[in-house]
Amino acid sequence: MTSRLDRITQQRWAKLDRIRARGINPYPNSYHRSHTTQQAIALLEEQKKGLSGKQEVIVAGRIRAIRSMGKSFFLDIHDGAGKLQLYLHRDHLNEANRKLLKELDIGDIIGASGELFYTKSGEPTLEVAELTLLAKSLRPLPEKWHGLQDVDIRYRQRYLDLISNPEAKETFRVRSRVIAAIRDFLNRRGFLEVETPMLQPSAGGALARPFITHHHTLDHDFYLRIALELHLKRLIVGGFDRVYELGRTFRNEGISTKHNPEFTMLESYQAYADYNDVMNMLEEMVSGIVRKISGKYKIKFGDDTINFKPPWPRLELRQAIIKYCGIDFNKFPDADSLRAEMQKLDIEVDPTKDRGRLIDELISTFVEPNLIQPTFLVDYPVEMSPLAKKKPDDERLVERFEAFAGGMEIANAFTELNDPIEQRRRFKRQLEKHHQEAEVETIDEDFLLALEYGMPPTGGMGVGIDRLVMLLTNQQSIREVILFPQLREKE
RNA sequence: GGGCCGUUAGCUCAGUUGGCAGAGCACCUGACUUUUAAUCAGGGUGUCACAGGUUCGAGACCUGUACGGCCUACCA
Repeated sequence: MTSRLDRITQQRWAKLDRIRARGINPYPNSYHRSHTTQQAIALLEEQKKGLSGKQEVIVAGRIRAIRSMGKSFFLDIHDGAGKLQLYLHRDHLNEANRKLLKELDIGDIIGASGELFYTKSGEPTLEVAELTLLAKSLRPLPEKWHGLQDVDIRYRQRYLDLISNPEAKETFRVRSRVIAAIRDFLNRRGFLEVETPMLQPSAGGALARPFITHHHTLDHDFYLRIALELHLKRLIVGGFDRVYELGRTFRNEGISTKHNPEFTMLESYQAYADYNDVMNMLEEMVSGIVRKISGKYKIKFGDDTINFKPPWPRLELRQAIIKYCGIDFNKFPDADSLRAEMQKLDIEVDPTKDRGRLIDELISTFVEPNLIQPTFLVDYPVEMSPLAKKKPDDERLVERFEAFAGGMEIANAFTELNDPIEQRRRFKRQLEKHHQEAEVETIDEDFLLALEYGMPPTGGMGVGIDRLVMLLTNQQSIREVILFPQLREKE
């Protein structure tokens, strides 16, 4: 039994053979167009206004529709810029083009030259004088009207998604503009873009399970980075006062609508600044990007409208938790007493969690889902933040903030701890707490060595770019903003 | 890792109480010299995700597997 797919494919192979038999290369090396479809339409508009004269135009693109009317044919071609209708008349084509026309299918890439005109219904159209096949398509495209709906195919064969679904294409255009806007913002402020190792002898700067790989020549295991932090701080020590890196980070954790194993982070570090300076900068950067991309500060996200117009509310973490669940963590100085209090609220509490993780659970359960409008939570308990500097007036807290919007954490920042002795103490404490569960737990001695040479007071931040793009494209799943999200291998 | 749901033609989807496998698009043949989701006439190309089971009879019911979606867990 042959399937429809086999049949369609066989028909197209037969067409390919006939084309080759006529001495035509169905996959020529190059073709130089004079205009994109968008430029051609603009030119026609100028011609209509008398601003420019008739001229030959050469365009190229993928055939998305064929409408034949006796001796006339209308083809819609799409290129990266847009689409254009082609008009062909059998009697106006040479013999070779007449034969080629019969072998064309939706999906083929073609080039065409001729003059532009408006049809009587006002459609900008190229009257084709010469037609060239640029690539024969051997498989049928998804249906034109409903597009491609199957998310499995949309992610695995993203090119089909991009061909069929204009809104998918737009999502990734926005993503590119967001990243360009971030670079522009930071470059203008004198930040230096740098690249630091993804392969690291120990994965530090956060606490997450790393991916492990092996270098054969060195005969040594390496870890894919889980954060950018520790290398960027080395550069602050080195005297680059303002650095940032936009790059892929890898965490060997669960996959969800808000987590992909590899995701894009921005981290920036600024010498002679503290977390208040960073907070102001982040607020300006994100609100500026929102306005640049969408034209205004208000955007739609799911059922909500989020207003990024600064200033954003700044709420002490302690007060936020009191507000949303009534627990004042200052009254519970150890894990046991806090856990007991949390159990009164009917939360299932993991007995192995330390105080920092319990507070984190309070944030994610009670606070985070309520932070739809952009909000800064400030001043975190020291147990949760081994790389942040303590507040001068409260030993229990560090100068740290997290920014939230749409019920998601989008940034994490602090006044960086630059006391090498204190930093070593914090690492050791972390190690004692987690040595049983964590797969990799070694103190990054090279980083401590760098701190011992002296790092200026520094403010740093990390921003989850994928989540920021989710907000700006109104997508509820991180897979919609990552071109090739992680999926299980088939078979 | 756990729970619930899904998988039918290349694509988008129907498929009733267990009784011949369906539609639209696409594709093939024909008509049509400005159509545009072109229209009109004709054609039907399928391992109903996979493997078992129940049954006279399974796309449908049962079990398992694969993949996906949502929730949940993990992720300072």
